[in-house]
Amino acid sequence: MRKAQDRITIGDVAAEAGVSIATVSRVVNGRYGVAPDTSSRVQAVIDDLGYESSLVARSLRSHRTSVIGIIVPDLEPFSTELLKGAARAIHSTGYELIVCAGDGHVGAQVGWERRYLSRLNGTLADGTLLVTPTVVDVAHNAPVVVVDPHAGASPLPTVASQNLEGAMTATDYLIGLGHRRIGFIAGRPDLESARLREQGYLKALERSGIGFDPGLVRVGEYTREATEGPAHELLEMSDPPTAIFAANDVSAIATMDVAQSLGLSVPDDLSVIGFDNILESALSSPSLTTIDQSIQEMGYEATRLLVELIDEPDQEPAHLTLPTELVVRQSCRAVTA
Amino acid sequence: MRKAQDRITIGDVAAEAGVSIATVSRVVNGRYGVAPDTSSRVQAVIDDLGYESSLVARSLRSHRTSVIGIIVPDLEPFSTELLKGAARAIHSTGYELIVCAGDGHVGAQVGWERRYLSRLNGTLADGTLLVTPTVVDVAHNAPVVVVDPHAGASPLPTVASQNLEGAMTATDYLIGLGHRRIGFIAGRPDLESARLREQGYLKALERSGIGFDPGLVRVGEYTREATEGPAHELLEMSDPPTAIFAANDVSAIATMDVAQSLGLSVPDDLSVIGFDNILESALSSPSLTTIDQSIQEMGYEATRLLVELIDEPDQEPAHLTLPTELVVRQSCRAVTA
DNA sequence: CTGTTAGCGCATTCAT
DNA sequence: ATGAATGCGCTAACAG
Repeated sequence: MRKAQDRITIGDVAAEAGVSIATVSRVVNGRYGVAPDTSSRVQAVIDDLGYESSLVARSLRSHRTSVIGIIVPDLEPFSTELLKGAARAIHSTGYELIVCAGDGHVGAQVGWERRYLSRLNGTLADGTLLVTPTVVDVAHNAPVVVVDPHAGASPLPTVASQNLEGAMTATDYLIGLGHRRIGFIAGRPDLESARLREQGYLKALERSGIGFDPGLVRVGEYTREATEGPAHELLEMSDPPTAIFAANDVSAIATMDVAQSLGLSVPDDLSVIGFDNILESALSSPSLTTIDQSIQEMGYEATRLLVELIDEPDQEPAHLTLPTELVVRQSCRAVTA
Repeated sequence: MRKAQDRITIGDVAAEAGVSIATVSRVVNGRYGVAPDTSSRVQAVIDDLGYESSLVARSLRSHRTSVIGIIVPDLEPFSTELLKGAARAIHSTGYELIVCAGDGHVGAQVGWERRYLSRLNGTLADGTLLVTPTVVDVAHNAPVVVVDPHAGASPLPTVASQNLEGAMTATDYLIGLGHRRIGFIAGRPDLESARLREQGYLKALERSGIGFDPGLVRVGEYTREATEGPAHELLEMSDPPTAIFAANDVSAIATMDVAQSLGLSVPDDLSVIGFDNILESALSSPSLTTIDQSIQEMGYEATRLLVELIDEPDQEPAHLTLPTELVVRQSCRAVTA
């Protein structure tokens, strides 16, 4: 006797319909070679019992699941925006989407996405999208596309933004407003995007003749928590910066909050510019001037790439770079000389 | 010889380390009864080969996965916002999050989430969060919590907002601005939230003495696509409404777009109010006046409830109702008599 | 047309 | 302390 809590399995259906398990499997999957009347009888039992095949058991056996996995470090503004684009791309491809979220503590668990990847790819998912992973080498030959990759040349297909150009644009914008002491809150050091944004910051400073002051650089790791301390440090210097370029919007918003908690007005006492253009950046007060990297498009293109890769595995890894653009809002202001 | 494409399995590790599969399993799961030196030898091989156990195979066998599933019809503004709250709730509970997204075409596949639910619950996930499902009865006794449930009394725990009150507030707000012909774009008819919001609209109209004109009500199903036609109809009437209350923000934004494509100015020629307060509603132009239902909190509370339910299965199903609040922005205006 | 058999990768008895 | 054997739910040969 089956316990009430147990899930209904293919065996239950088979027993109830008086056929073999294989036959049930055939009608479930619409295979040929089943008599119409047995088929409908089995179908009736399926409907009656409310049977659905277990994704887990099925994929363990068939190694073809029609699902695409997306592995994100956390469900925060950036990745959720990315998901919207991925969902758009997946519609009517025949694939389904399964998102695995880490616990948000990137630092604690380097390589966690490799674990997930191994656990999904080859069994649950036909291909996987890796978002801001902590490692380059995933040691797998299953289809994988990386969004915002780890630092260093990637053997995998990647989708990224014009991080260098965007960062220079941001810094130039502040310089153009007359700022000379410009702080920088860097991103996750392991990511290529963070490296390039810092490099863009440096390059713009050098080019303008202002030069680089190492004392004005801190690391915010792209998160609110990691940004708060460094932002305090920067703003409590004896000769604090008049503007701060934060490597992403989350850090920028955290910086504005810290500034305001210190009694500083943004943008009157401090200009802040971010990077990403997450939705939240338009809602902060003041609204955040930032560099837009069409996040949804990144998700869309990456998913498209992945589906292509699954259907046609032997391709040269593509490396897409999407454009960035300055979005001027209320958080920056010219220095009053 | 193993093919290069194949995933590394526990068998590979066992062979390489010269031990049995069982021993590797013990090492992986930290079971007692393994000699220190064999353990470390096996561990070395695991690290070397980059082995990770397959989530699929593991959960098929053990029926305890430490993952919570979330099933959403699509990855759009509402559900992605909900996910942020769910992620917050899951941090440091020891559970992991797996999100399954439908293909967005709710109408086409009634009951799709039941399919997903069966496929996840009992095998992949220890418990499941169902977001705006198309059916009441899920015919399962595994832990399930429903967000924004199907119409009718639910035997399952639910999390919802004060839909009736919120809808009355919205309608009252328009009435207070002097509007008398107020159109309504209804939501997905199968959802309790849609039913209650329509009821709130009616109730407010009745109470104010304006009364209900059936000609001013259309169905937008909570989606942009389904809203566009009905919005056109409403605005091209010979005696069009001066204000429209849309049952969610996506519909409201679509309505504004239709109005503007017709040469109407919002709010000068038409006032529009929404429901949800998704992030996008603050970014539309004009910014959307709406009813806030703290979406993230719904995700947070629902996840909390689900974790409780998993740990303590025999509970009375809780029914949480979260408050709503009017958020005044730029899309409504008093009628100039 | 249908049933029997053999695994998919893993955890868990029961032996040894 | 370790290995061999069994089965989770299912699909894919192979028989009949």
